[in-house]
Amino acid sequence: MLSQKEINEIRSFNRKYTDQLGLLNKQVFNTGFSFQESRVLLEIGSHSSLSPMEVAKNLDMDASYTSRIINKLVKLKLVTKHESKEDARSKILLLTKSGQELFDRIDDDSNKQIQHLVSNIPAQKQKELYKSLTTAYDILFKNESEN
Amino acid sequence: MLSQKEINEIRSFNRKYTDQLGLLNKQVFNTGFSFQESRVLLEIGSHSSLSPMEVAKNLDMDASYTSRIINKLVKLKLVTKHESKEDARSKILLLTKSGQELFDRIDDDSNKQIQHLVSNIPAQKQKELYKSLTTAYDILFKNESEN
DNA sequence: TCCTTTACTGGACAATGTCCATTATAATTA
DNA sequence: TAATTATAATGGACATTGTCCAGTAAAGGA
Repeated sequence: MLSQKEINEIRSFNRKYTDQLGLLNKQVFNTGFSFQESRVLLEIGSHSSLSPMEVAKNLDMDASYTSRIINKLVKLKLVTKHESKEDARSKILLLTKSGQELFDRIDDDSNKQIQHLVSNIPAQKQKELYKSLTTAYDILFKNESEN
Repeated sequence: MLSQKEINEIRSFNRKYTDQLGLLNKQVFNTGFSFQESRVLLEIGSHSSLSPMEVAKNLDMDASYTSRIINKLVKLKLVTKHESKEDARSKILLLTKSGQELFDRIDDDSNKQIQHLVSNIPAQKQKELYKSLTTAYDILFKNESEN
């Protein structure tokens, strides 16, 4: 059980860290796409064959909303829909060439943002930051049954 | 300079951690207030005498939007506006008694959410998580000039 | 005083997200 | 097999959230 003081410090971290990441996310708008549009594109690009429902579930988004975003991406020729052979109700989503290019650009920008975030920190502290965050990741999300 | 692999791991952490916190934030709706309304209330309650502009700046919100939220809180008798003696354009915002009660409730819920988040983790790992996050906090946000 | 800036606010609107109903197909059960 | 139930995708209608601009009042200079 964590003490109240410890909880408060974690909450402080949460506030400042999410604020910081929020600022970075706003810059996704460089591309002219909204945050959710980018998320959907990245999600589709990160998997070999997703259906709209899977995208919605993975991103915890409303199915209807997701459908609209996907259709917008299709209209913009960033994504194509293909028939699924297993389930005629379902579609398989793939990036087009320009979708893939946009994916690469956003992915690259995201990497640069993180590099920029830590750019003022000396190398040794950067490593320490990296270790802290991956430690936190492991404790929170990895083999949860093994705790 | 962090390697690509390290950057990717940090981005993984960011995604999962913000998703997790996002889920927790949705539960603020228990109170019947939106996330931004809660943020404004918490911001006002955490400082002794803030003006609407200061709230907007601190939360990085549009002034007009902030104004509307504050006025809603005033209508609900959670916040009162007082004249500033230094600047007649500006208002000083204070919580009412019931505003303070709501503040306490949200604050308490936020604490419980963090406790719940770590509840399945054994005590020693919880400490380690705490240390990781505060280390990250210090590196990222503390005495930035000293790095 | 005159000009510029700032704090707050309302109107109008844009973007984002939610809910419900419909259609088509699958899966399950009688 | 036939009937029933569940699921995938989507559109319509709507609610919520957030942005932009303009106006008023007060400060703060030059």
